[in-house]
Amino acid sequence: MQKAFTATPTQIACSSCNLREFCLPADFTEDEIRQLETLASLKRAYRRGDYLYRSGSRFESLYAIRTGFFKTQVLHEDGREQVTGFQMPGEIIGLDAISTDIHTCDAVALEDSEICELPFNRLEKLSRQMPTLQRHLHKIMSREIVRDQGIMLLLGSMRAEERLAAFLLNLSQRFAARGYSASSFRLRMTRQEIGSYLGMKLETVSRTLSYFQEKRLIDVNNKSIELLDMPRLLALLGQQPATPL
Amino acid sequence: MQKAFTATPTQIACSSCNLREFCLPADFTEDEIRQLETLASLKRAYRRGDYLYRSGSRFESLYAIRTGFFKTQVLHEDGREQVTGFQMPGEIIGLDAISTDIHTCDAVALEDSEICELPFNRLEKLSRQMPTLQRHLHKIMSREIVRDQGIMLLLGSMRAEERLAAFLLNLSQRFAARGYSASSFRLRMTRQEIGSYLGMKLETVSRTLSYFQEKRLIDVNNKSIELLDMPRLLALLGQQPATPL
DNA sequence: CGGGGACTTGATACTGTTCAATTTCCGTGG
DNA sequence: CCACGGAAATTGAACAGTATCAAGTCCCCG
Repeated sequence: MQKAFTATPTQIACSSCNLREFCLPADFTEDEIRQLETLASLKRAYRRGDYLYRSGSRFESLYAIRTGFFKTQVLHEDGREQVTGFQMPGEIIGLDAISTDIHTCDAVALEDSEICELPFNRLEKLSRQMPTLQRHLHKIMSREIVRDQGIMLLLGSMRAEERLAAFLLNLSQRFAARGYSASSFRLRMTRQEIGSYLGMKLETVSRTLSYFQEKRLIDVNNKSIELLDMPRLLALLGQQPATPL
Repeated sequence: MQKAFTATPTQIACSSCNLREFCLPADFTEDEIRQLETLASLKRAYRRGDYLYRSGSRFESLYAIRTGFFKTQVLHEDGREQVTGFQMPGEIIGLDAISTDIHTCDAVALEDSEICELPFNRLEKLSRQMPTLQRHLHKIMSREIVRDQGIMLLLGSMRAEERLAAFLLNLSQRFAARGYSASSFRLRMTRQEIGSYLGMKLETVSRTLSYFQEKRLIDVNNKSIELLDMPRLLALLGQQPATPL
C-alpha cells in the first residue's frame, strides 16, 4: 500500500459525534466514555467559508469534526498560502496551537459543518487521570506528525501526476473508512486549493485531471470524481520516471 | 521574521544533557528535575553513519540528542528517500513512532553523537503525575507539527533559492540558540541530503550555493558556510517571483 | 599516497508555470 | 423559474526553472 500517504482518521472522544460507532478506539470503558462526553459536549455549526479559527488567535480547544469538511492553511507574509490539510468527520484539528497557545494556521469550513469543541485544559486534566485517554491523545498527535511526513515525501519527491494520484487515493481511502464510496465522491475544494496542498498550480491540477480522464483512470465532472482504475492509479505512485500509461 | 520556517529547539529533560543550562523550561522544580533525571539516565554513543532506529523497528523510547547531529528520513518502496529533518543537540526524535508503536522513519547519525534515551512508558507515567511535564511533552509534539507545516510551505510554494536561503537561515538560528556562531558553521550533511530535504537535486543545491557565493550572500567552502549578508538572505524569502539580487 | 565518494560546472531536455482566452458552473435577484 | 454575473475550470502556447546527463575536480579516509 501507499505507505507514504496513508491516513487513519485522527479520532477522539466526542459525545455527539456518533463516537461509539467509529470514533472511539475499543479500549475505552463505558465509564470513561461518559466522562469524555461531558467534556465534549460543546458543539457548533459553521457555514461554508466560516473560519473555525485564525492564525494568531488564542488557543483554547481542539476541535473534532462531526460533519462537513475543513481545510487548514498557513499564510506567508507575501500573501502566498499553503493548504496544509483537508479534514473530514472524526478528525481533530488545532494540534498545532498547543506549542505556543496561539494558532499557527487558519481552519476554514469548505461546506456547512458541525464540530465538537474539546477544551484543551480539561482534556489535559482528564488525561492525567485516564491513561487510555492520555495514550490516545499522544497517538493522535503522533499520527499528525506521520501524516505530515507523508506530505513532505509527496511534495519533496513526487511528480505532478503522482501527487494527484496519491491525493485521490488518499481521499478515497478516507471516505471508505467512513462508510462512503471509495470510488465515487465529490471534491469539496477548488482546483486552486488542491494545487496549493499539492504544491502545484491550479492549471496543472486541471490538466492532470483531464489527462487521467483521457487515460480512463478517472471520470471527472467538475467536483465529482469517479475512480475508474484504482490499481493503475496506485501503480502511478512508486515509479521514479514518467511512465507511459 | 521567517514565520514559516522557524525552529525553537524541541527540548525536554535529560539529566546528562546539561539540561539545567539550556534544555529545560524554567517551570520545572528542583524535585521534578530530579525525577526526570532518573528517567533520562540512559545514554549511548553513536558513530557517524550509525542508525539510532530504523523504519519498521519497535518503538520503545524517545531520544534527546545530547551532542552531535542526526537526520531522519522516510523511504519509499521504489527506493526514493526523503530527508524529513536534521536534528541537533537538545532536540527530541522518535515522536512519529508513538502513533503505531513502530518507527516510521530512520534516524541516522551524521557525525559521532551522544543521545539520552527516554523510555516512553515511563515518560507517560511520570507526566500523569507531573502536569508541567505533561504540558511540556504536548508542546514538543505540537512544535514538531508546526515545524512540519513550515516545511510543507517551503516545499509547496518556494523556489530553489528561497528554499536554500530558508534552510541556511534556519540552521543559523538553531546554532545561535545553542551558543554557536549564527553566521559561520559547518554543514554536517551532504548536498544530496540537503537536496532531499529541500525537494531539489544535489546539482541544484550546489549551483544555488555557488550563485549565493557569487552574489556575496555567503561564503561556501565545501561544508563550511559563512553567511555574509543575512538581511539580503532574509529578503530572498517572501518574494513571489525571481528577484534580481 | 592512492582511490572513491562528494562536489562543481556545463549543455541539454523536460516538467510545470505563466499568461491569456474561453467555457462552465452556480448562486443571486428579478 | 429563468436570466444574469462572477467565480471556477478548461485549454492552448510560450516560457522559466529544475532535472538530467556528463565531465572533470576536489577532498578526505584509509
